[in-house]
Amino acid sequence: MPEDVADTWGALLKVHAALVPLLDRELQEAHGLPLTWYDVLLELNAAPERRLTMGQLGSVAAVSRTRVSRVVDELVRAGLVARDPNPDDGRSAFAALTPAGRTALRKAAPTYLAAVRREFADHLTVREADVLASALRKVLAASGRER
Amino acid sequence: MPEDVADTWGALLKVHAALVPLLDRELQEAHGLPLTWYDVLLELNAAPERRLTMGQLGSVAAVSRTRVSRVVDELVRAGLVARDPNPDDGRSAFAALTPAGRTALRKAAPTYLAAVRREFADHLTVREADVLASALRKVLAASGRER
DNA sequence: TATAACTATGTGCGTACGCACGTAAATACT
DNA sequence: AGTATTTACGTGCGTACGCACATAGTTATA
Repeated sequence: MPEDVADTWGALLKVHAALVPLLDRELQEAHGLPLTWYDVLLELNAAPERRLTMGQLGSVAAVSRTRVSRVVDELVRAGLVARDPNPDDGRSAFAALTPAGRTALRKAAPTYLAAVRREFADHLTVREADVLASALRKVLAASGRER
Repeated sequence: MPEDVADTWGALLKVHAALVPLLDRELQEAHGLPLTWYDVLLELNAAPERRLTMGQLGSVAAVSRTRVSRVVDELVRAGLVARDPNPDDGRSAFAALTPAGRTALRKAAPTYLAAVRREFADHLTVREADVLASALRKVLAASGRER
C-alpha cells in the first residue's frame, strides 16, 4: 500500500514546523544566536577559504538572497563575519568568517547537534537516516538543476 | 559509513527552503490561494465534521496558534470558512469549512499535488517514499508527545 | 455558592522576510 | 572603443509572523 505523495510531503512540512522554532529558541537562549545566524555561519565555515559571495550564500543558505545582505550586516556588527572585497569582481563582496565567528560556531554546535539528535536523529534507525539523506539530496539536486 | 545527523537534517531544511516558496507561488498564481490558506483548508477538510477549534487548528497546521486567528479571519472574509460557536464551551469557536471552501480546495488540489509530484515525489523510489513517511511520522509523534 | 486557578481565544506591537527597484560593475555586441 | 545587456548587490517598503498581554469562559477549591 504505497503512501500518498501529499502525506509524505505533509509530514516533512510538519516536522519542519515543529522542530525549527524549537531549535531556534534553544540556540538563542543558550548562545544568543538566531538559527539564521547559525545557518549562515555553518555555510561559511564549510565553504572553501571559509567565505562566500552574497549570491552564493543566498543560494546555499535557507535565507533568501536579499535577506542575506541584512543578516551579514548584523553578523559584521557582531564581529562574526567580515565583508571582504572581491578583487576579481568589483560588484561582488565576500562574507568571510572571522576567528570570532568560528569560535561562536564551535561553541553553539554542541547545543544544536544535541537538539537535532534528541528531536530528530534519535528517532530514526541508521537505515532510515541513510535513506532520508540520499533521498532528500536527490530532490535537492533535481530542484537546483532546473533553476 | 553512516551519515552525519546534521547533514540529514540540513538536507531537510534545504528541501523545505527550496520547495515551499515554489509551491506557494504556484498556488497563488493559479488560484489566488496562499500556501497557508491551502494548509488550513486541507486540515479542516480532513477533520471530523470538517471543522476544528482554533487551538486544534493551531496544533495541526504549520501556522502558529496565534496566527490562526488572523488567517481564519481572512478565510471567513473570503467565504471559505465559517466561525461556528462551540455549544459545549463558550470560549471556543470552530472554524468550519464552507461548501465554497471545499470547492476552492478541490480546485487547487491538482495544482498542488502536481507540483509536489514534480518537485518531490517523482525523484523518490516507492521504497524511499515509504521510509520517508514512516520515519518522519515517528519524529513527529515523538515531538508531539513531549509537548 | 464564592473565589481562585486555568484554558481558549483575539489583538497590539515589534521583528523577520522577500519583492520591486535602483546602483554599479562586468560582459556581449556593433 | 562605445553602447546595450546582464549580473551582483543593497535598500525602501509592505506583508507575514509570533510573543506578550488582555478578555471571557470554564474548572477546581474552599
